[in-house]
Amino acid sequence: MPGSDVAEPTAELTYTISELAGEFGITARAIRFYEDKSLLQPRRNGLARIYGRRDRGRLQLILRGKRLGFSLSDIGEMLDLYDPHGEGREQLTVGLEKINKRLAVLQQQRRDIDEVIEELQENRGLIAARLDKINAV
Amino acid sequence: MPGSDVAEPTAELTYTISELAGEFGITARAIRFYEDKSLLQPRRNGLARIYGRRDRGRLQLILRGKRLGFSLSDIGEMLDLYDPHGEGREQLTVGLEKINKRLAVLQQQRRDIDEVIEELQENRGLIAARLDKINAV
DNA sequence: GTCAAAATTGACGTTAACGTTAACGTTAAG
DNA sequence: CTTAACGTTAACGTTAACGTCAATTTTGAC
Repeated sequence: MPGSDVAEPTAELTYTISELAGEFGITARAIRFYEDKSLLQPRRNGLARIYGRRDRGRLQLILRGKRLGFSLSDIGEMLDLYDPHGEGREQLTVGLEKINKRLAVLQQQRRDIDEVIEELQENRGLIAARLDKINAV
Repeated sequence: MPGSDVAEPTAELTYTISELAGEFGITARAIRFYEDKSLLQPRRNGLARIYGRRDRGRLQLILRGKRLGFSLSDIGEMLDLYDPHGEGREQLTVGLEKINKRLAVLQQQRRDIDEVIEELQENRGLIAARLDKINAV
């Protein structure tokens, strides 16, 4: 019957917990822990967890947040900033403010990083110069 | 007697623990804790701690490191990268490698931050657009 | 069916980074 | 001298972010 495939769901690509753990170099325990903290909500097949594309994406965001030194609860709030925010004018405004606050923190962090990088590079220059002198003997 | 002030030490400006705590918005307990971890080594007047310009500078570096999400032990290593490194070719080379490793981490972090900032700005744009539509009624 | 590998749910342990008393000395003001 | 403000050590408490068993369950391979 032509057209019968219109509603075919094209079985989404999925992952097991250990696949994700392996891919990202973390433990399954950590992934479950993030779920405890409501940062992830994978589907279930009976007891087993099944992670979809969206879950994987959120996990990436979590790990990036960790590299930036944010706490899991901070990360939780940031994840919300990616989601469909409420519809009302009220909700939208609140969301906007949250994003702005977060951006302020991030921009401060960016300045900090740039400073440290610059300073360390200067230091590296000094050390390199010393080494040159020594090796020039 | 002209010239007698040549060796005058010009009493360095100093700070008490609570002055520093107040200035940087942290507790004295935290500052003492950093000392426990050998990140600070203020002089003493009897029991009382006396912080000089250098101590203050290190404290600033510590706090900047914390804003970047580094652990105190990481920060300790970074502080060493600012100090007079050994003299030998060996020592200098080791120091150089440490700096390079640290720089690699910092640059990854910089990329992460730039990505997050960009994404949040996009999101902000979307929300702002929605708000405009609503307010245009 | 069965045997090993992989997952699951508790539940307790651990490390980092301080917070929070407690108990006491020191100093400047009245 | 005494009180208030500030500083000190010592020691136990707390929170976050998992690690580490232990005791099942589930599942793929044979």
